[in-house]
Amino acid sequence: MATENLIDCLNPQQREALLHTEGPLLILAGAGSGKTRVITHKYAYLTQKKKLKPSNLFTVTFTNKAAEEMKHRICSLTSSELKECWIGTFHAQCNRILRKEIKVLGYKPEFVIYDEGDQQSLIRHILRELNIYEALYKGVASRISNLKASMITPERFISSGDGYGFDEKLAKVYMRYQDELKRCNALDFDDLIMLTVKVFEEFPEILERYQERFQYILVDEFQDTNYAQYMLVKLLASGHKNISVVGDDDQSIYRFRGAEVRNIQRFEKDFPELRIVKLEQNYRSTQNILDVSGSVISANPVRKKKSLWTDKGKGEKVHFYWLPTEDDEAKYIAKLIRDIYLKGKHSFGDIAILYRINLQSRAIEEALRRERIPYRIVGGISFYERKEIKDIISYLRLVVNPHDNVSLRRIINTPSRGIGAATLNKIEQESKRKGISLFDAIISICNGKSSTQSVVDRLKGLVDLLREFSALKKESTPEIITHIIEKTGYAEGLSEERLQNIAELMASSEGSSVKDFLDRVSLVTRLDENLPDNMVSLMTLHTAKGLEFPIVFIVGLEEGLMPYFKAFDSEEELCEERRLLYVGMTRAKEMLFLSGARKRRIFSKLQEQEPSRFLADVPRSCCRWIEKAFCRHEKVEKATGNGKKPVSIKIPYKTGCRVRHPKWGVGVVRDCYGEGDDMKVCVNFPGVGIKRLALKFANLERI
DNA sequence: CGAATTGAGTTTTTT
DNA sequence: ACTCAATTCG
Repeated sequence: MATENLIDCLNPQQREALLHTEGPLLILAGAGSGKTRVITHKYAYLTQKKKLKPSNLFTVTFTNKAAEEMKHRICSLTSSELKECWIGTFHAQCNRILRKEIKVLGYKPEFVIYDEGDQQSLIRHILRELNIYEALYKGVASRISNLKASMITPERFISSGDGYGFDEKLAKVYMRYQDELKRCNALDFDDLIMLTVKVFEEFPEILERYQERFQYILVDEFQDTNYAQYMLVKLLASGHKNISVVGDDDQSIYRFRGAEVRNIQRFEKDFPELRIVKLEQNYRSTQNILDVSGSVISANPVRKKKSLWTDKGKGEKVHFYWLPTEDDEAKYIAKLIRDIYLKGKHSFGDIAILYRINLQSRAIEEALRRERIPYRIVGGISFYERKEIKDIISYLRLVVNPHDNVSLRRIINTPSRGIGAATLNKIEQESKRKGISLFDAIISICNGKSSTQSVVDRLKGLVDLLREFSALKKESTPEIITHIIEKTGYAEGLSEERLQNIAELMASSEGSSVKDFLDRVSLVTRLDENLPDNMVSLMTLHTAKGLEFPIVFIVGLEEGLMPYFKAFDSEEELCEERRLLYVGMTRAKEMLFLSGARKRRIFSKLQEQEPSRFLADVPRSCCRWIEKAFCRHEKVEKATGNGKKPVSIKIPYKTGCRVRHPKWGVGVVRDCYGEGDDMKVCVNFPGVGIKRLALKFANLERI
């Protein structure tokens, strides 16, 4: 695209954001205000007009998917290939840097990346060793993760002990953990960021090189950066100060994993010459949706004021349904979706159902299935978290690095090869005594005299196996996997589904070396799923970030779920829950349906629920407020703020009931939808076919 | 050492 | 309600 066009198709604020190319810039981009457009156009502008090479631009996004999409859009804007570009998540970018630079910290450049599961199992192991209550491992893991996200190294943490002993213990675990990672030549997710910053801080000459290379820094979703990530971009930008960050404090929903909205204030303070541009025109939603979401979010006390507007007009009212039980809620949604579909203006792919926690999807799935509505869960359990996948990956890691203790522990007896707890214990002891890796400890035991022949044989078998795999390093990855599975007998007794997963893993490993494959696998935690085609999308509110749908349902708007009860005693977290709802609401382009249930099963208990407190802030004038009473056949619409008269909605013809039509005779009702005078019935008349009739004129007779 | 039974904890969100 | 893990039994 020619440069003029890059600029012309932007509104004045977007244009300002694009043209400000010297010095720091903060773009406060409200939901749906076209921020991706600004970033991609700016990228194109910088490369075309300012003659920067893609390798001079450092761009970070929140997810891999966002990175891919951004690359794609830039390519089509500039109609050229993007080679040597630096567009990716913080983790992917840091990985790339560390592969080149980590030697200075004493790691080898072939380090592996441990995911959360690996991290937890290592911490668990350390707790057991240090005789600390093992069940704490999750909490400890998340504390350590937070420390790393705040750039607090073990050494620094020790010096700030609370004097009660607990922190001292934590510090001990932290130290051990970090030590053990290094021995295994492994980094966890947080290390990727923390260690990159460490390299930059301790080796200014390296930092300088990168500062020179990256002449412009672009950061997306800035409100969700943690302190370490902030430090990273700050360091990179501190020379030329050419940095644009895009964010929306109202959409900050990752505090629980260390994101700090404060980074926006930090940014203002650290770069005093900062220019701020607000993008307030919304290109996504109707005015009603903006009014409702806007009034919900404005109840948050601390936020940058924004007033989003649109020229799309009022649109449909936002609906709220209050139903007796979660099953009723699910059924009602399924029914509504059917109605919408039958009206013919929308396909299933236009619809998303959002919820707070994964477990809520169950009831909805059931109802959708019953109504034969195709759906797909987006972002459920990660592909790479499945047991069989993690096992294979552990084998692959050992191919690259046999001293990877976490991976070795994982597969030492999988599939079972007669190495049980007793033997493992012995190996651990040996490794500790000699200060060597588990792998070397096994070899040492084999050479020693202290064990029975049968134990030694089994251990030798494992060592030979691993050595054999290691020798295959140069083969193609699928071949190596095949070999592993054959030689270990891993596939024996595995369910069809699991085998299928392994086959999928092999297919996706086609064409990359083991190292590259492991890299990709650990950073792209889920196969970049495209949104399902012509299916209703089900996902959590978090997952919905960055997406948009013509029609959005948000379910379970009840106290305890939304806001989630764990947030009850923290003002900050309640604000975050509110933002989460806001993010969900602003995904909707045309229609937004909210709902809740009076009774819900949670952890096998039937609970009385109250409507979410957030609903109190919804202006009734934008809404249709419907409470379905206990009696099944009676729905009462409460008076709305602007004095609408209560309307009772009846469904006179249930699906499956028989009716007589003056012309077509007897038929079976397939569906019944719409309300008031617009009520439509869908009837199948044998020998005539399916007819859609306006109830008002059809003269149907119930029989 | 492995299988089976019991028991506990679990369910917020993710790179 | 359900899954995962530890413990116990064979």
